[in-house]
Amino acid sequence: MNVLVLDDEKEIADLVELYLKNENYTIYKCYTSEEAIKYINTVKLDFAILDVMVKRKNGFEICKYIRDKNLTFPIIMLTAKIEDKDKITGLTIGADDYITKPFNPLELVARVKAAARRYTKYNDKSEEEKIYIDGLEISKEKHKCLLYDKEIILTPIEFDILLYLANNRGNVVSSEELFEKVWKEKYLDNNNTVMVHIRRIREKLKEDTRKPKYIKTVWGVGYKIE
Amino acid sequence: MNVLVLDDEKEIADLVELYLKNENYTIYKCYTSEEAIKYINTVKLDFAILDVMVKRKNGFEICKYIRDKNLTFPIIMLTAKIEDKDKITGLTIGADDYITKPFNPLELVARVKAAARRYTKYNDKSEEEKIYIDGLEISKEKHKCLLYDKEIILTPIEFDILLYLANNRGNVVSSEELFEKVWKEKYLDNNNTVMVHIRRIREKLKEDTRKPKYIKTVWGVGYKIE
DNA sequence: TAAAATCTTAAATTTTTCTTACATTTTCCT
DNA sequence: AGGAAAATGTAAGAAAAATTTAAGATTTTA
Repeated sequence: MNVLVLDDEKEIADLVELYLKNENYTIYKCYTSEEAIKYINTVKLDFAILDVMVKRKNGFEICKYIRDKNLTFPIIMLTAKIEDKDKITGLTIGADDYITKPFNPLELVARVKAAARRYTKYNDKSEEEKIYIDGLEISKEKHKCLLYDKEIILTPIEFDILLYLANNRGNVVSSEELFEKVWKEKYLDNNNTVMVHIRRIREKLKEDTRKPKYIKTVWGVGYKIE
Repeated sequence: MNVLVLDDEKEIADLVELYLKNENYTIYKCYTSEEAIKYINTVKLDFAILDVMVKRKNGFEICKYIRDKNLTFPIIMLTAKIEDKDKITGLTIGADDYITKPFNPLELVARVKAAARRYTKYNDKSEEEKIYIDGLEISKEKHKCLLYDKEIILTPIEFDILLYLANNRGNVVSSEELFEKVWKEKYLDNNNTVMVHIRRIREKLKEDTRKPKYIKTVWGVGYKIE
């Protein structure tokens, strides 16, 4: 696990490093926020421990910087202040936990572990969810689609369309909605792009043209899977 | 992990318990050798920390008792004595490590972990297990790869990529994920580094360019080994 | 049956991946 | 330390696959 440690008090940073190395973590230790930013942009971090009071950019700013980059790993803030106001601020801008100095290093280790556990638990993809529709099986994780246990090779867009329809089983989805969800763009002129893709999916699913089993067209509205 | 802790000095036993509980271990704490023997016979232990100086049966005897029962989990001995003679005796009759009092609890924790690691590493077959994929055999332990019993020389990065794909057999792995797992760095601009390595691995595995047997490309998503 | 909506098809376009050659870095060996 | 060999990275054009476009055919609905 790659852990960023930022504290301009050398002793504190070294202490944290010592204890976390003992847990077999890889530590990226820095005494300035500039170094921290460098690591944030070059290393695939899994955790950050940030001191609130650092020269120039403080810990809160670094925390915000991390979150603004859409990085979601846990962050623990360290501070000498005991004021509750800071605590609230720290947490609201995206930190996961907050420890006041002086702290028991073991407590820090325990909190790091706890936060890491929560995070991996939440992000664990091991429980892959599959969607079953009659003879059709869609596995988002494996990006796979089986028709009566035989793999159907779908292109990325085809897969996304089928997945969206399957996720909204029973509901009619308009071409416009499909387009905006799959392409993540605004649906402007009504081209028949979606329709062509639907056509290909049906073909690959060996649908009866006249009476499709999976993707049904709802006239004047859109498509749906029952 | 179930840890037996035996010390007739209540404070020491409690201290050890406290620190080890923090590591998420289950502690079977006892102040007498009789209790210890009871646990040895009823609980599936993974580790023991024994004080040498205990009334009636001492730690050495308990250690011998454990080994005589053909139990192989690690044992750490604690003692107030500083004599080397004891150290030797303790180790020869089957203890794995030896700590003199007073000790730093963190050092104890570190030694427990180290001993546990050595033990599981030695006993855990899964770590040195090989991965077999059709005619391909990957040995993580030996960092070797055999194709129909003929060694294929892979560079470190090539090996890591192949291993990661093999470990995630059946799942599609994106170039980005591969890069971050193998290089342990952030994937920034989409260079084709991963692709070139995949190309070289395929070449060494004598893959049919048009229809690879092992590493398949999933268009728009990534690579996978079935 | 006529208009509207959807389907089908094939060709044009775009995107993604592959290949190759070469540049750079690291490692190994005197 | 210095040079050779191996490993790794980069870049550009080729190839393959996916996607879009467009135009005519078909189906549905009123």
